[in-house]
Amino acid sequence: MSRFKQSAAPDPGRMATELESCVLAILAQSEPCTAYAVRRFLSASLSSYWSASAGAIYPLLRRLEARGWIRAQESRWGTRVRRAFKLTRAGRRHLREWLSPPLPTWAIAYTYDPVRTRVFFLEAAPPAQQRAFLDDAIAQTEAILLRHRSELNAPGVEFPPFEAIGRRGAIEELETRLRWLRAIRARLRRARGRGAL
Amino acid sequence: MSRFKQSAAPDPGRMATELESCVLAILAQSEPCTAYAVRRFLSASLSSYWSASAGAIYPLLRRLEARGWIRAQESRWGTRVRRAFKLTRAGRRHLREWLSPPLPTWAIAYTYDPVRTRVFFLEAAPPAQQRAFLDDAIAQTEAILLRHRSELNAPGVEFPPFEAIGRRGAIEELETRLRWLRAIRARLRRARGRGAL
DNA sequence: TCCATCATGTAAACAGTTACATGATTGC
DNA sequence: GCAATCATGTAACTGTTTACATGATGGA
Repeated sequence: MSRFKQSAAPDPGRMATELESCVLAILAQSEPCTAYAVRRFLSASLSSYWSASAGAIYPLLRRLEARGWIRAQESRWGTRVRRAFKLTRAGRRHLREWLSPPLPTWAIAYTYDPVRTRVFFLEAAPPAQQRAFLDDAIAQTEAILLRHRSELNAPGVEFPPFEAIGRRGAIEELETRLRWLRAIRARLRRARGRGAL
Repeated sequence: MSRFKQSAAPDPGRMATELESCVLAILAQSEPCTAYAVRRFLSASLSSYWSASAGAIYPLLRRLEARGWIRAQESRWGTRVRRAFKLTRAGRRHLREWLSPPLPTWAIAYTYDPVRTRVFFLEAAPPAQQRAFLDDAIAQTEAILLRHRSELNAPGVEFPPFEAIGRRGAIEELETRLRWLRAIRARLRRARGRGAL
């Protein structure tokens, strides 16, 4: 998929995509900032939602530049040009707007989870496979939770307050999913033998 | 965004996208099933992740047909042809594979929430706007929770077991987000006056 | 008669994706 | 000298998106 959320924007002078606003916010947090640094930030983030591929980021930065939201300061680096970006006043204005209530409705309703989607349709699998699926989902969720917790509590690393809060939120979401998956497994076990779920 | 998750598939004879597998599962649940019915199912779902636009669904069904995963039975409807789809044996096989462990890693790590993303960068907004943002996010999340709860508990409607479980999961996720947002607001209130967060 | 809904589809635009190419710097 | 990483980018592809067109059916 090209799997981006277009913020429902038809016309020229259109809204920004989520990734565009997000990159703008990353830039604001540590300007001046190169495309490569943005990519590293994104791929170190907790979700696999964006791949942070070069093919996404470089054209995106050009778009932001064309809209006058960022400006590059260029410097030589061997034979190549190194471009570090800063927000313009217009960029800062957009960033504040992005963080302004009211949130668009789609952003609130936007809960998607490939694991939950599969559970939704798990009836289509035979019982043994249902159990195997849950065992795997639980094990993998536990593993990723461990990773995120140790990242958050790593000694010597201090995250900015809101970033730490965001990371806690992601962890709590995974904890909720884990409880939910365990409850399903328990229910499946009880149902075993005495027929259907 | 064209905001689809390509299941990291380059070659011909490639993997299915999430939406393709999802549509296959919908078909399996209520075959024979028209494109329009698939669209209604998708747009009645709990997330705004897929818009279920005609431009997405009709070509997708043609792709599934070309791969031999579904087959249409045609019937006349005025001057038009009505096409209702059924899974083939190959389609059923793919569906079982989709529901087979191990889950791909990206599917586990795939937690994305536009609200959380914005909180992540909320430092960029002045304190008053931070509070306004949280008030709005809380109110809107409460509203959508109410809607989902009443849908799940609507008298006379009985969901298939796994669909009911999936809906419970989505609700629990939103409840977790709500608790998290309230905690942030409380923390912001305490921090007020005595400086930074 | 008109309108909402059911229903089938197409066209153009677009932001992602993978894959590839290339050069600089640092440390072994 | 070599490999890993830092760094900048392009090219082709693709599954979405919005917007539009059109026809059938049923009820007010």
